[in-house]
Amino acid sequence: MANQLSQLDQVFSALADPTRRAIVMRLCAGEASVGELADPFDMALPSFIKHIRVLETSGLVLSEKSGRVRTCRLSPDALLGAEDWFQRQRAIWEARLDRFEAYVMKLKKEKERAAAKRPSRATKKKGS
Amino acid sequence: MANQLSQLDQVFSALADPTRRAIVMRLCAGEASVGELADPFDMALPSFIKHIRVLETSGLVLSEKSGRVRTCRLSPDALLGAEDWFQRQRAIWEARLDRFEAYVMKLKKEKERAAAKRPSRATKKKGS
DNA sequence: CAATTGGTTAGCCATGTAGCTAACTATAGA
DNA sequence: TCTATAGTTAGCTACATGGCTAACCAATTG
Repeated sequence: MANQLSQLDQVFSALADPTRRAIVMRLCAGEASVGELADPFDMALPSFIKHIRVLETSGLVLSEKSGRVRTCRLSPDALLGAEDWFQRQRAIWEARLDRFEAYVMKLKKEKERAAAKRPSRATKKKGS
Repeated sequence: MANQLSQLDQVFSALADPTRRAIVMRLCAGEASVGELADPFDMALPSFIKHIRVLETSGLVLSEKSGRVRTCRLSPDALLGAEDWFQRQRAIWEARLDRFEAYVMKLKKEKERAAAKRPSRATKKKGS
């Protein structure tokens, strides 16, 4: 039935469009009406409204209509959720780097220890 | 000619797909061959390779072929760039919240000061 | 009430994306 | 050298996306 996209799918795909990213950036600075948001863009209103709907269904933006004007504001949770994904990946990545560094260190120490025990082979200058 | 998408566009759009996000997560833990990466997925190889190419052109993944096996690894820069975007937006958002809070504080203080000057109006219990 | 403003719905079109199969190249191993 | 393995190319289909125009509410305003 309903396409069951994860929240992250929708958030990233929403942010993949420069128009929508610009809307989000604008809304970070405070809420605004659809017309105000649309103004800087050279685009027919219906096209623009589609972008807003994408942002809404992704959970990045909330809006409510009062009278004939709809006011949009950012919903920071979705944004934080996405930022969080990056932080988790970075944590894994950095842990790996640390392990790698530790591994290199261990190799180095072992080599040094081996060199200390029989100082002949590795440290020998050159000849047979 | 070439479609001139920004790096952010490509990175976010690459990460909008759960398969590609899984690949990135896998690569955070260390490099892997195309076959190893493809293994957990129930998908024809050519389809899978397309995902890898998307990740490569977005700059998230690097790969090189040696013999008949292509080894892929993460290129953290693109990932960091995207994470950075979130942090900048959050900074703007938080600055706004701070200003808003300061504004509320100012209102509160002014109200208190006014109340101190003529303690009649605001603090009066009820009647005319 | 009539006209304007702000937004919305419906529907069209071109392009992009995700998946597939079939057929191919090139290296590694027996 | 023959065969299996790892990946790649080509080409197809179905569906999603981003843009448009035209027509349509529904509040405000004159």
